[in-house]
Amino acid sequence: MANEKLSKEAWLAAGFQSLAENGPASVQINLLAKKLGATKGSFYWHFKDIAEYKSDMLALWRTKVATEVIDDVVAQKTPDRQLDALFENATRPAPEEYGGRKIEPAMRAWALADNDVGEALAELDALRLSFLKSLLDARGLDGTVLSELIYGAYIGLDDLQSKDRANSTHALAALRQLLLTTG
Amino acid sequence: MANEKLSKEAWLAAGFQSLAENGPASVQINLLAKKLGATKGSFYWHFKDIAEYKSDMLALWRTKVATEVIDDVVAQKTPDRQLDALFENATRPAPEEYGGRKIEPAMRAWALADNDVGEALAELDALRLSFLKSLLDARGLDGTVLSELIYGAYIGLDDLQSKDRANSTHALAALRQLLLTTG
DNA sequence: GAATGTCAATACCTCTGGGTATGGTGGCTT
DNA sequence: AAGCCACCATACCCAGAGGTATTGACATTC
Repeated sequence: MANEKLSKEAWLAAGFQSLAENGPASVQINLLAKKLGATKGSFYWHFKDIAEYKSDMLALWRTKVATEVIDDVVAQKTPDRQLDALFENATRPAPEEYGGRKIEPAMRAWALADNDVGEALAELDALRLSFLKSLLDARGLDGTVLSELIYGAYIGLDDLQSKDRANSTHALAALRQLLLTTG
Repeated sequence: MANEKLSKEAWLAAGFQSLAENGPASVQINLLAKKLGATKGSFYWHFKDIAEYKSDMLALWRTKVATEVIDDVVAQKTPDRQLDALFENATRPAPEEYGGRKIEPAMRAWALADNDVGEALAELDALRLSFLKSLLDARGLDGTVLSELIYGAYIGLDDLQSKDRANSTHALAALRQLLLTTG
């Protein structure tokens, strides 16, 4: 494991995994270094300090997770197919190098301690909520309250699933079924 | 504020508030002391070390939040009234001295870094899920998948509401309405 | 009112995690 | 092959958080 040179991305991936597994407090330079079989020397070559590192993590997560999914959904033609793609994205396994499905609960945990993360999440939540609402409205449903309910379920199930305490696939599939037959 | 003597409970309450506001990493002796207008001398009088303090926090939360609500619901006679009481409890404001509604998202954040908290939460989730499932089953609904969906929504809405990003009262009320008219 | 017990302030120690300075190694260029 | 540069290891320093020991203020008891 690893006489190779470490890239910036490798350091960030290690951070996401640690964040997802053991929470924001576990994102420490020495721990990550040990995990990667390196020392702080490498870290401080790639990053100015830990603030920049965390800022890079947040930025990467924003583009990778946040926008990518939305773009994927918007690419669909009709609102029905968009709603479909949304549920498909919500149940599809997430890239393991970025912490998998555990990463979003961990980001919400991180947001408690870091204001920048909190703002990023607030932005993302608002974006997703309004988008979901518009899709539901297009189906003639009461999007205002229903979007909060569904998005809440998405967040909560993500948390439960990350601890193997529920199967979000089944639950969300049932919800999707309900919506498609009701609208 | 406060030439009074500090009780064990006052220290714990300060911990819950800090936990709810700024996450588990903010639960530090010096910070809490400053918050209470005291010093570490008081802390180490009431608690052996910080491990015991956190253990006390967890124990208090378990009895206070976890069991109390369930007991309140079980006290109701029929499954219908129990389901009703459940939703009522889920939307009722929580005691502010224990962090209010923000405390549960914070506990889930804490669980990422602390195994004991994780186990306590796993236990609680299992209890709530099976209980909710039994109530739904009693109404002739598919409790297995529906309980996960509803409980997921409860968790997620709690998180959103703690950041003033959604109104869980409305959303859960709508869900309750749906269930009572459907079953 | 002297002794005792409760509760808390202060000073100090230790360990850990962030940060810096410097030196070393391998590859690439010329 | 000499030099340069990208990358990283090592050895330090420093601030902050946990923990201990000692002393002090106040109330209660005898």
